[in-house]
Amino acid sequence: MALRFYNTLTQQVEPFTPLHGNVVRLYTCGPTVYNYVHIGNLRTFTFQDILRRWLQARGYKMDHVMNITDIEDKIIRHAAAAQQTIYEYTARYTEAFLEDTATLRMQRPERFVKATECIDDMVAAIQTLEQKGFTYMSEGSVYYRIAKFPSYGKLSHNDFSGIRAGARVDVDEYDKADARDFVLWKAKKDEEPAWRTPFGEGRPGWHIECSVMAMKYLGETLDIHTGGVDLTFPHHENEIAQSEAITGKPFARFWLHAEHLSVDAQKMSKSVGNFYTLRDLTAEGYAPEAIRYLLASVHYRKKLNFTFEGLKAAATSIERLRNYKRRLETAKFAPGTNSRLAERTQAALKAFDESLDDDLNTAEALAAAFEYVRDTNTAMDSGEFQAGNAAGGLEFLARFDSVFDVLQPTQKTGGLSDAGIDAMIADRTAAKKSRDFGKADQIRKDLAQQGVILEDTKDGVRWKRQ
RNA sequence: GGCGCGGUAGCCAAGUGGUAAGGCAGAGGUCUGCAAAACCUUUAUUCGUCGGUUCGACUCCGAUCCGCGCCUCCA
Repeated sequence: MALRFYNTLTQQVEPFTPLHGNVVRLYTCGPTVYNYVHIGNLRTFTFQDILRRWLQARGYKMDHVMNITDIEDKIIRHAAAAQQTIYEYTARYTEAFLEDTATLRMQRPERFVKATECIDDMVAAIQTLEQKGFTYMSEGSVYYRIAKFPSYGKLSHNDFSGIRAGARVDVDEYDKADARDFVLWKAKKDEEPAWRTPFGEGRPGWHIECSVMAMKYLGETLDIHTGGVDLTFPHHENEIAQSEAITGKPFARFWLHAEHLSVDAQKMSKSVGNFYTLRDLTAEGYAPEAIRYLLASVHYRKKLNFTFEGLKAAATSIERLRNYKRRLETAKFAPGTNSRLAERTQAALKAFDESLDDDLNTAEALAAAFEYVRDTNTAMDSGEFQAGNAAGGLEFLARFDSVFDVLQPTQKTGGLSDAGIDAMIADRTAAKKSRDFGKADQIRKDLAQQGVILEDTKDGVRWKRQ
Protein backbone atom coordinates (compact mmCIF):
# COMPACT_ATOMS: atom_id res chain seq x y z
CA MET A 1 0.00 0.00 0.00
CA ALA A 2 1.08 3.48 -0.74
CA LEU A 3 2.15 6.19 1.66
CA ARG A 4 -0.74 7.37 3.78
CA PHE A 5 -1.38 9.61 6.77
CA TYR A 6 -4.11 10.17 9.29
CA ASN A 7 -5.69 13.50 8.50
CA THR A 8 -7.24 15.36 11.42
CA LEU A 9 -9.46 17.19 8.97
CA THR A 10 -11.21 14.06 7.74
CA GLN A 11 -10.44 11.85 10.74
CA GLN A 12 -9.30 9.18 8.33
CA VAL A 13 -6.11 7.66 7.02
CA GLU A 14 -5.69 8.90 3.46
CA PRO A 15 -3.21 8.18 0.67
CA PHE A 16 -0.74 11.02 0.32
CA THR A 17 0.61 12.60 -2.82
CA PRO A 18 1.74 16.21 -3.14
CA LEU A 19 -0.34 18.71 -5.06
CA HIS A 20 2.53 19.90 -7.22
CA GLY A 21 4.88 17.37 -8.79
CA ASN A 22 7.08 15.62 -6.29
CA VAL A 23 7.67 18.57 -3.99
CA VAL A 24 5.99 18.41 -0.59
CA ARG A 25 5.06 21.79 0.84
CA LEU A 26 5.19 21.33 4.56
CA TYR A 27 4.53 23.85 7.27
CA THR A 28 5.30 22.94 10.85
CA CYS A 29 4.50 25.09 13.85
CA GLY A 30 7.81 25.94 15.46
CA PRO A 31 8.78 27.21 18.88
CA THR A 32 7.93 30.36 20.73
CA VAL A 33 11.40 31.36 21.78
CA TYR A 34 11.00 32.60 25.33
CA ASN A 35 12.77 29.68 27.01
CA TYR A 36 14.51 26.39 26.32
CA VAL A 37 12.26 23.85 24.65
CA HIS A 38 11.34 20.83 26.78
CA ILE A 39 11.24 17.17 25.79
CA GLY A 40 7.51 17.41 25.12
CA ASN A 41 8.16 20.05 22.48
CA LEU A 42 10.97 17.92 21.17
CA ARG A 43 8.68 14.95 20.80
CA THR A 44 6.63 16.93 18.33
CA PHE A 45 9.69 18.21 16.51
CA THR A 46 11.07 14.69 16.34
CA PHE A 47 7.84 13.55 14.75
CA GLN A 48 8.17 16.30 12.18
CA ASP A 49 11.71 15.21 11.48
CA ILE A 50 10.67 11.60 10.98
CA LEU A 51 7.91 12.81 8.69
CA ARG A 52 10.21 14.80 6.44
CA ARG A 53 12.87 12.11 6.41
CA TRP A 54 10.36 9.50 5.38
CA LEU A 55 8.91 11.70 2.66
CA GLN A 56 12.40 12.07 1.29
CA ALA A 57 13.05 8.34 1.55
CA ARG A 58 9.96 7.95 -0.60
CA GLY A 59 11.49 10.15 -3.26
CA TYR A 60 9.92 13.49 -2.52
CA LYS A 61 11.69 16.81 -2.34
CA MET A 62 10.90 18.97 0.63
CA ASP A 63 9.87 22.58 0.80
CA HIS A 64 9.48 22.86 4.52
CA VAL A 65 8.86 26.07 6.42
CA MET A 66 9.05 26.35 10.19
CA ASN A 67 8.13 29.52 11.99
CA ILE A 68 9.95 31.02 14.93
CA THR A 69 7.51 32.99 17.04
CA ASP A 70 9.57 35.86 18.38
CA ILE A 71 6.86 38.31 19.37
CA GLU A 72 4.31 37.21 21.93
CA ASP A 73 3.07 37.99 25.46
CA LYS A 74 5.50 35.80 27.37
CA ILE A 75 8.42 37.03 25.31
CA ILE A 76 7.52 40.62 26.02
CA ARG A 77 7.21 39.92 29.71
CA HIS A 78 10.42 37.93 30.02
CA ALA A 79 12.42 40.35 27.90
CA ALA A 80 11.23 43.26 30.00
CA ALA A 81 12.17 41.40 33.16
CA ALA A 82 15.62 40.76 31.72
CA GLN A 83 15.86 44.40 30.62
CA GLN A 84 16.47 43.37 27.06
CA THR A 85 14.80 44.10 23.77
CA ILE A 86 12.72 41.25 22.43
CA TYR A 87 15.37 40.81 19.74
CA GLU A 88 18.17 40.35 22.22
CA TYR A 89 16.06 38.11 24.36
CA THR A 90 14.75 35.84 21.61
CA ALA A 91 18.11 35.58 19.83
CA ARG A 92 19.47 33.59 22.72
CA TYR A 93 16.64 31.08 22.78
CA THR A 94 16.43 30.84 19.03
CA GLU A 95 20.07 29.84 19.06
CA ALA A 96 19.39 27.34 21.83
CA PHE A 97 16.53 25.87 19.83
CA LEU A 98 18.74 25.37 16.80
CA GLU A 99 21.37 23.74 18.98
CA ASP A 100 18.88 21.40 20.64
CA THR A 101 17.31 20.25 17.41
CA ALA A 102 20.77 19.72 15.95
CA THR A 103 21.75 17.70 19.01
CA LEU A 104 18.76 15.47 18.33
CA ARG A 105 19.91 15.23 14.72
CA MET A 106 16.89 16.86 13.22
CA GLN A 107 17.19 18.00 9.66
CA ARG A 108 16.82 21.71 9.22
CA PRO A 109 13.72 22.84 7.38
CA GLU A 110 14.39 24.50 4.03
CA ARG A 111 13.39 27.77 5.65
CA PHE A 112 12.98 29.22 9.12
CA VAL A 113 10.81 32.32 9.30
CA LYS A 114 10.63 34.76 12.16
CA ALA A 115 7.34 36.45 12.86
CA THR A 116 8.94 39.86 13.25
CA GLU A 117 10.27 39.59 9.71
CA CYS A 118 6.80 39.31 8.23
CA ILE A 119 4.89 42.11 9.92
CA ASP A 120 4.14 43.89 6.64
CA ASP A 121 2.69 40.72 5.18
CA MET A 122 0.53 40.24 8.23
CA VAL A 123 -0.76 43.79 8.02
CA ALA A 124 -1.62 43.24 4.36
CA ALA A 125 -3.44 40.02 5.23
CA ILE A 126 -5.47 41.74 7.91
CA GLN A 127 -6.36 44.49 5.46
CA THR A 128 -7.61 41.90 3.01
CA LEU A 129 -9.73 40.37 5.73
CA GLU A 130 -10.99 43.84 6.58
CA GLN A 131 -12.00 44.48 2.95
CA LYS A 132 -13.83 41.20 2.84
CA GLY A 133 -15.74 42.05 5.99
CA PHE A 134 -14.22 39.46 8.30
CA THR A 135 -12.98 41.91 10.92
CA TYR A 136 -14.10 44.47 13.41
CA MET A 137 -12.31 46.85 15.71
CA SER A 138 -12.70 46.88 19.44
CA GLU A 139 -10.69 49.03 21.82
CA GLY A 140 -8.01 49.55 19.22
CA SER A 141 -7.58 45.87 18.41
CA VAL A 142 -8.70 44.07 15.29
CA TYR A 143 -10.76 40.91 15.71
CA TYR A 144 -11.77 38.14 13.38
CA ARG A 145 -15.53 37.55 13.22
CA ILE A 146 -16.00 33.80 13.07
CA ALA A 147 -19.71 34.13 12.38
CA LYS A 148 -18.64 35.14 8.87
CA PHE A 149 -16.86 31.83 8.34
CA PRO A 150 -19.52 29.10 8.27
CA SER A 151 -17.18 26.12 8.28
CA TYR A 152 -15.44 27.24 11.46
CA GLY A 153 -14.85 24.14 13.58
CA LYS A 154 -14.26 21.72 10.74
CA LEU A 155 -10.77 20.81 11.86
CA SER A 156 -11.43 20.31 15.55
CA HIS A 157 -14.87 18.91 14.82
CA ASN A 158 -16.57 21.32 17.11
CA ASP A 159 -20.05 22.55 16.38
CA PHE A 160 -20.31 26.25 17.02
CA SER A 161 -23.73 26.74 15.50
CA GLY A 162 -25.19 26.94 18.98
CA ILE A 163 -23.26 30.09 19.71
CA ARG A 164 -25.39 32.97 18.53
CA ALA A 165 -23.59 35.59 16.54
CA GLY A 166 -23.78 38.86 18.34
CA ALA A 167 -24.14 37.34 21.77
CA ARG A 168 -21.76 39.24 23.94
CA VAL A 169 -19.57 37.17 26.19
CA ASP A 170 -16.97 38.39 28.61
CA VAL A 171 -17.89 41.90 27.69
CA ASP A 172 -15.83 43.49 30.40
CA GLU A 173 -12.61 41.76 29.62
CA TYR A 174 -12.50 41.40 25.89
CA ASP A 175 -15.39 43.20 24.36
CA LYS A 176 -15.58 40.65 21.61
CA ALA A 177 -18.71 40.18 19.57
CA ASP A 178 -18.56 36.44 19.98
CA ALA A 179 -16.81 34.26 22.51
CA ARG A 180 -14.83 32.48 19.80
CA ASP A 181 -13.65 35.56 17.97
CA PHE A 182 -9.93 36.00 18.17
CA VAL A 183 -7.54 38.87 17.83
CA LEU A 184 -5.71 39.58 14.58
CA TRP A 185 -3.95 42.70 15.73
CA LYS A 186 -3.40 43.68 19.34
CA ALA A 187 -3.46 47.33 20.29
CA LYS A 188 -0.32 48.56 21.99
CA LYS A 189 -0.41 48.74 25.76
CA ASP A 190 2.08 50.59 27.92
CA GLU A 191 5.64 50.19 26.70
CA GLU A 192 5.07 47.08 24.63
CA PRO A 193 6.94 46.70 21.35
CA ALA A 194 4.69 47.87 18.54
CA TRP A 195 4.50 48.54 14.84
CA ARG A 196 2.70 51.43 13.18
CA THR A 197 -0.14 50.34 10.92
CA PRO A 198 -3.30 51.74 9.35
CA PHE A 199 -5.28 50.29 12.25
CA GLY A 200 -3.04 51.78 14.84
CA GLU A 201 0.05 50.88 16.79
CA GLY A 202 0.26 47.33 17.98
CA ARG A 203 1.48 43.85 17.26
CA PRO A 204 0.18 40.79 15.46
CA GLY A 205 -1.94 38.10 17.03
CA TRP A 206 -0.43 34.67 17.17
CA HIS A 207 -2.70 32.96 14.68
CA ILE A 208 -2.20 35.39 11.81
CA GLU A 209 1.55 34.75 11.91
CA CYS A 210 1.28 31.17 10.79
CA SER A 211 -1.30 31.83 8.08
CA VAL A 212 0.84 34.54 6.59
CA MET A 213 4.21 32.87 6.87
CA ALA A 214 2.89 29.62 5.48
CA MET A 215 1.21 31.16 2.45
CA LYS A 216 4.02 33.62 1.79
CA TYR A 217 6.52 30.85 1.17
CA LEU A 218 4.44 27.82 0.32
CA GLY A 219 1.46 29.18 -1.60
CA GLU A 220 -2.22 29.24 -0.84
CA THR A 221 -2.65 25.51 -0.37
CA LEU A 222 -0.12 23.52 1.65
CA ASP A 223 0.33 19.80 1.32
CA ILE A 224 0.84 19.18 5.01
CA HIS A 225 0.54 21.26 8.14
CA THR A 226 1.59 19.82 11.48
CA GLY A 227 1.79 20.68 15.15
CA GLY A 228 1.02 19.32 18.59
CA VAL A 229 -2.53 18.16 19.34
CA ASP A 230 -3.14 21.13 21.56
CA LEU A 231 -2.79 23.40 18.56
CA THR A 232 -5.71 21.82 16.77
CA PHE A 233 -8.01 24.18 18.56
CA PRO A 234 -7.99 27.08 18.46
CA HIS A 235 -4.71 27.80 16.69
CA HIS A 236 -5.05 25.67 13.58
CA GLU A 237 -8.77 26.24 13.37
CA ASN A 238 -8.08 29.95 13.34
CA GLU A 239 -5.38 29.60 10.74
CA ILE A 240 -7.90 27.93 8.47
CA ALA A 241 -10.48 30.64 9.11
CA GLN A 242 -8.01 33.38 8.26
CA SER A 243 -6.34 31.77 5.30
CA GLU A 244 -9.43 30.47 3.61
CA ALA A 245 -11.26 33.73 4.14
CA ILE A 246 -8.41 35.44 2.30
CA THR A 247 -7.94 33.00 -0.56
CA GLY A 248 -11.19 31.11 -0.84
CA LYS A 249 -9.08 27.98 -1.24
CA PRO A 250 -8.30 25.06 1.08
CA PHE A 251 -5.42 26.11 3.32
CA ALA A 252 -3.87 22.71 3.96
CA ARG A 253 -4.73 19.33 2.50
CA PHE A 254 -3.36 17.23 5.34
CA TRP A 255 -3.29 18.12 9.02
CA LEU A 256 -1.08 15.91 11.16
CA HIS A 257 -1.02 16.30 14.92
CA ALA A 258 1.42 14.80 17.38
CA GLU A 259 0.16 13.58 20.73
CA HIS A 260 1.64 14.86 23.96
CA LEU A 261 4.39 13.44 26.04
CA SER A 262 3.86 12.94 29.74
CA VAL A 263 6.42 12.21 32.42
CA ASP A 264 5.72 9.39 34.84
CA ALA A 265 2.13 9.50 33.62
CA GLN A 266 1.75 13.10 34.68
CA LYS A 267 1.80 16.33 32.80
CA MET A 268 5.23 17.92 32.92
CA SER A 269 5.31 20.81 35.28
CA LYS A 270 7.99 22.73 37.02
CA SER A 271 6.20 22.57 40.36
CA VAL A 272 6.00 18.77 40.26
CA GLY A 273 9.70 18.69 39.37
CA ASN A 274 9.27 16.46 36.33
CA PHE A 275 9.99 19.15 33.79
CA TYR A 276 12.94 18.32 31.54
CA THR A 277 14.80 20.11 28.83
CA LEU A 278 17.19 18.34 26.51
CA ARG A 279 20.05 20.00 28.38
CA ASP A 280 18.83 18.53 31.67
CA LEU A 281 19.04 15.02 30.23
CA THR A 282 22.33 15.30 28.39
CA ALA A 283 23.88 16.89 31.48
CA GLU A 284 23.02 13.70 33.35
CA GLY A 285 24.87 11.70 30.74
CA TYR A 286 22.01 10.44 28.62
CA ALA A 287 22.97 10.18 24.97
CA PRO A 288 21.07 12.37 22.52
CA GLU A 289 20.55 9.32 20.31
CA ALA A 290 18.78 7.50 23.13
CA ILE A 291 16.47 10.47 23.62
CA ARG A 292 15.81 10.66 19.91
CA TYR A 293 15.13 6.93 19.75
CA LEU A 294 12.72 7.07 22.66
CA LEU A 295 10.84 10.03 21.21
CA ALA A 296 10.61 8.37 17.81
CA SER A 297 9.81 4.85 18.94
CA VAL A 298 6.23 5.46 19.98
CA HIS A 299 3.71 6.20 17.26
CA TYR A 300 3.23 9.94 16.99
CA ARG A 301 -0.52 9.82 17.58
CA LYS A 302 -0.13 7.93 20.82
CA LYS A 303 0.69 9.50 24.15
CA LEU A 304 4.29 8.90 25.08
CA ASN A 305 5.02 8.32 28.73
CA PHE A 306 8.58 9.41 29.36
CA THR A 307 10.46 7.50 32.08
CA PHE A 308 14.12 7.08 32.82
CA GLU A 309 13.64 3.34 32.61
CA GLY A 310 12.40 3.84 29.07
CA LEU A 311 15.34 6.07 28.27
CA LYS A 312 17.79 3.43 29.47
CA ALA A 313 15.96 0.79 27.48
CA ALA A 314 16.30 2.99 24.42
CA ALA A 315 20.04 3.26 24.95
CA THR A 316 20.36 -0.52 25.26
CA SER A 317 18.31 -1.08 22.13
CA ILE A 318 20.56 1.23 20.13
CA GLU A 319 23.61 -0.57 21.50
CA ARG A 320 22.28 -3.84 20.16
CA LEU A 321 21.93 -2.34 16.68
CA ARG A 322 25.39 -0.81 16.84
CA ASN A 323 26.92 -4.11 17.91
CA TYR A 324 25.23 -5.72 14.96
CA LYS A 325 26.62 -3.13 12.63
CA ARG A 326 30.16 -3.61 13.94
CA ARG A 327 29.78 -7.32 13.52
CA LEU A 328 28.78 -6.83 9.89
CA GLU A 329 31.76 -4.60 9.35
CA THR A 330 34.43 -6.55 11.16
CA ALA A 331 33.56 -10.25 11.17
CA LYS A 332 35.02 -12.57 8.55
CA PHE A 333 32.41 -14.51 6.67
CA ALA A 334 32.78 -17.37 4.23
CA PRO A 335 32.91 -16.25 0.61
CA GLY A 336 29.77 -16.30 -1.49
CA THR A 337 26.22 -15.12 -0.97
CA ASN A 338 23.45 -17.02 0.71
CA SER A 339 20.34 -16.52 -1.38
CA ARG A 340 17.88 -17.20 1.41
CA LEU A 341 19.45 -14.42 3.47
CA ALA A 342 19.53 -12.10 0.48
CA GLU A 343 15.79 -12.61 0.21
CA ARG A 344 15.43 -12.09 3.94
CA THR A 345 17.03 -8.68 3.52
CA GLN A 346 14.57 -7.73 0.82
CA ALA A 347 11.69 -8.89 2.99
CA ALA A 348 13.00 -6.83 5.90
CA LEU A 349 13.32 -3.72 3.76
CA LYS A 350 9.80 -4.22 2.50
CA ALA A 351 8.38 -4.67 5.99
CA PHE A 352 10.26 -1.61 7.23
CA ASP A 353 9.04 0.56 4.36
CA GLU A 354 5.47 -0.60 4.61
CA SER A 355 5.38 0.15 8.31
CA LEU A 356 6.46 3.73 7.80
CA ASP A 357 4.17 4.13 4.81
CA ASP A 358 1.34 3.29 7.17
CA ASP A 359 1.04 6.65 8.89
CA LEU A 360 4.63 6.47 10.15
CA ASN A 361 4.25 3.37 12.27
CA THR A 362 7.70 3.61 13.80
CA ALA A 363 7.05 0.94 16.43
CA GLU A 364 6.30 -1.61 13.75
CA ALA A 365 9.30 -0.49 11.70
CA LEU A 366 11.52 -1.07 14.72
CA ALA A 367 10.07 -4.53 15.15
CA ALA A 368 10.93 -5.29 11.51
CA ALA A 369 14.49 -4.13 12.18
CA PHE A 370 14.99 -6.21 15.31
CA GLU A 371 13.53 -9.33 13.75
CA TYR A 372 15.90 -8.95 10.87
CA VAL A 373 18.85 -8.39 13.18
CA ARG A 374 18.01 -11.46 15.23
CA ASP A 375 17.59 -13.67 12.17
CA THR A 376 20.83 -12.58 10.57
CA ASN A 377 22.76 -12.76 13.85
CA THR A 378 21.56 -16.33 14.15
CA ALA A 379 22.72 -16.98 10.61
CA MET A 380 26.14 -15.59 11.49
CA ASP A 381 26.37 -17.85 14.52
CA SER A 382 25.52 -20.86 12.41
CA GLY A 383 27.88 -19.94 9.58
CA GLU A 384 25.07 -19.62 7.08
CA PHE A 385 25.72 -15.91 6.65
CA GLN A 386 28.25 -15.30 3.87
CA ALA A 387 30.46 -12.37 2.90
CA GLY A 388 28.12 -11.38 0.10
CA ASN A 389 25.28 -10.91 2.57
CA ALA A 390 27.03 -8.22 4.56
CA ALA A 391 26.21 -5.53 2.02
CA GLY A 392 22.52 -6.33 2.41
CA GLY A 393 22.74 -5.98 6.16
CA LEU A 394 24.45 -2.64 5.83
CA GLU A 395 21.91 -1.54 3.26
CA PHE A 396 19.15 -2.32 5.70
CA LEU A 397 20.87 -0.38 8.47
CA ALA A 398 21.39 2.56 6.15
CA ARG A 399 17.69 2.55 5.36
CA PHE A 400 16.90 2.32 9.04
CA ASP A 401 19.26 5.12 9.95
CA SER A 402 18.07 7.43 7.20
CA VAL A 403 14.94 7.75 9.32
CA PHE A 404 15.93 7.01 12.91
CA ASP A 405 19.51 8.33 12.76
CA VAL A 406 20.80 6.83 16.00
CA LEU A 407 23.59 4.49 14.98
CA GLN A 408 26.47 6.96 14.92
CA PRO A 409 27.50 7.72 18.51
CA THR A 410 27.69 11.35 19.46
CA GLN A 411 31.39 12.12 19.52
CA LYS A 412 32.70 12.81 22.96
CA THR A 413 35.70 15.05 23.23
CA GLY A 414 38.95 13.88 24.78
CA GLY A 415 39.94 10.33 25.61
CA LEU A 416 42.31 7.93 23.96
CA SER A 417 43.20 8.07 20.29
CA ASP A 418 42.44 5.12 18.07
CA ALA A 419 46.17 4.47 17.71
CA GLY A 420 46.63 4.47 21.49
CA ILE A 421 43.79 2.00 21.89
CA ASP A 422 45.21 -0.25 19.21
CA ALA A 423 48.62 -0.22 20.92
CA MET A 424 47.10 -1.29 24.25
CA ILE A 425 45.12 -4.01 22.52
CA ALA A 426 48.33 -5.30 20.94
CA ASP A 427 49.94 -5.47 24.39
CA ARG A 428 46.98 -7.34 25.74
CA THR A 429 46.98 -9.81 22.87
CA ALA A 430 50.66 -10.49 23.52
CA ALA A 431 49.95 -11.03 27.22
CA LYS A 432 47.15 -13.42 26.35
CA LYS A 433 49.41 -15.33 24.03
CA SER A 434 51.87 -15.89 26.88
CA ARG A 435 48.84 -16.82 29.04
CA ASP A 436 49.40 -13.87 31.34
CA PHE A 437 45.67 -13.37 31.87
CA GLY A 438 46.22 -11.13 34.87
CA LYS A 439 47.98 -8.55 32.76
CA ALA A 440 45.52 -8.99 29.91
CA ASP A 441 42.57 -8.38 32.19
CA GLN A 442 44.27 -5.36 33.72
CA ILE A 443 44.69 -3.76 30.30
CA ARG A 444 41.07 -4.46 29.50
CA LYS A 445 40.07 -2.90 32.80
CA ASP A 446 42.22 0.17 32.14
CA LEU A 447 40.61 0.65 28.78
CA ALA A 448 37.15 0.18 30.25
CA GLN A 449 37.85 2.97 32.69
CA GLN A 450 38.49 5.23 29.75
CA GLY A 451 35.27 4.15 28.13
CA VAL A 452 36.67 1.62 25.69
CA ILE A 453 35.01 -1.80 25.68
CA LEU A 454 36.81 -4.81 24.22
CA GLU A 455 35.24 -7.88 22.73
CA ASP A 456 37.24 -10.97 21.84
CA THR A 457 35.90 -12.65 18.75
CA LYS A 458 37.21 -15.52 16.69
CA ASP A 459 38.27 -12.94 14.12
CA GLY A 460 40.27 -10.93 16.63
CA VAL A 461 39.62 -8.12 19.09
CA ARG A 462 36.83 -5.66 18.45
CA TRP A 463 36.42 -2.50 20.44
CA LYS A 464 33.98 0.33 20.87
CA ARG A 465 33.74 3.53 22.80
CA GLN A 466 31.07 3.62 25.43
C1' G B 1 -21.45 19.57 29.23
C1' G B 2 -19.04 19.36 23.95
C1' C B 3 -14.95 17.29 21.00
C1' G B 4 -10.99 13.78 20.94
C1' C B 5 -7.46 9.88 22.69
C1' G B 6 -6.18 5.66 25.41
C1' G B 7 -6.63 1.12 28.80
C1' U B 8 -2.50 -5.54 25.58
C1' A B 9 2.88 -9.43 30.00
C1' G B 10 7.30 -6.34 35.50
C1' C B 11 8.04 -1.75 32.18
C1' C B 12 7.58 0.34 27.01
C1' A B 13 4.75 -1.06 22.79
C1' A B 14 2.60 -3.26 17.62
C1' G B 15 -1.45 -5.84 15.78
C1' U B 16 -5.43 -8.70 12.76
C1' G B 17 -12.67 -11.21 12.59
C1' G B 18 -9.37 -17.15 12.81
C1' U B 19 -6.75 -17.81 17.52
C1' A B 20 -1.18 -12.47 20.87
C1' A B 21 4.97 -8.47 16.76
C1' G B 22 9.13 -6.15 18.80
C1' G B 23 12.28 -3.71 22.66
C1' C B 24 13.89 -3.45 27.85
C1' A B 25 14.12 -6.02 32.45
C1' G B 26 14.11 -11.18 34.96
C1' A B 27 15.35 -16.67 34.97
C1' G B 28 17.97 -20.84 32.75
C1' G B 29 21.37 -22.42 28.90
C1' U B 30 25.19 -22.46 24.59
C1' C B 31 29.85 -20.17 23.36
C1' U B 32 34.38 -18.08 26.04
C1' G B 33 40.81 -18.60 29.98
C1' C B 34 37.46 -14.88 32.10
C1' A B 35 34.47 -11.14 30.23
C1' A B 36 31.89 -8.90 26.29
C1' A B 37 29.00 -9.76 22.08
C1' A B 38 25.62 -13.12 19.94
C1' C B 39 22.16 -16.95 19.98
C1' C B 40 18.55 -20.48 22.25
C1' U B 41 14.69 -21.55 25.96
C1' U B 42 11.44 -19.28 29.32
C1' U B 43 7.85 -14.88 31.42
C1' A B 44 -0.04 -12.70 28.59
C1' U B 45 -4.69 -19.63 27.49
C1' U B 46 -4.93 -13.74 27.40
C1' C B 47 -5.71 -8.22 25.39
C1' G B 48 -10.07 -2.73 31.71
C1' U B 49 -15.24 -4.91 32.94
C1' C B 50 -20.12 -6.85 31.46
C1' G B 51 -23.30 -8.20 27.63
C1' G B 52 -24.41 -8.95 22.18
C1' U B 53 -23.39 -10.39 16.87
C1' U B 54 -20.54 -14.63 14.77
C1' C B 55 -18.70 -21.27 13.44
C1' G B 56 -14.98 -18.06 15.75
C1' A B 57 -13.51 -11.31 18.68
C1' C B 58 -8.35 -8.76 21.68
C1' U B 59 -10.08 -7.14 16.82
C1' C B 60 -17.36 -5.51 15.15
C1' C B 61 -21.81 -3.50 18.19
C1' G B 62 -23.90 -1.79 22.96
C1' A B 63 -23.18 -0.62 27.95
C1' U B 64 -19.94 0.39 31.88
C1' C B 65 -15.43 1.59 34.84
C1' C B 66 -10.69 4.05 34.82
C1' G B 67 -6.91 7.49 32.95
C1' C B 68 -5.69 11.64 29.79
C1' G B 69 -5.90 15.94 26.34
C1' C B 70 -8.49 20.19 24.20
C1' C B 71 -12.69 23.59 24.79
C1' U B 72 -8.23 30.42 27.89
C1' C B 73 -1.87 30.58 26.56
C1' C B 74 0.42 25.72 25.50
C1' A B 75 4.20 20.88 21.29
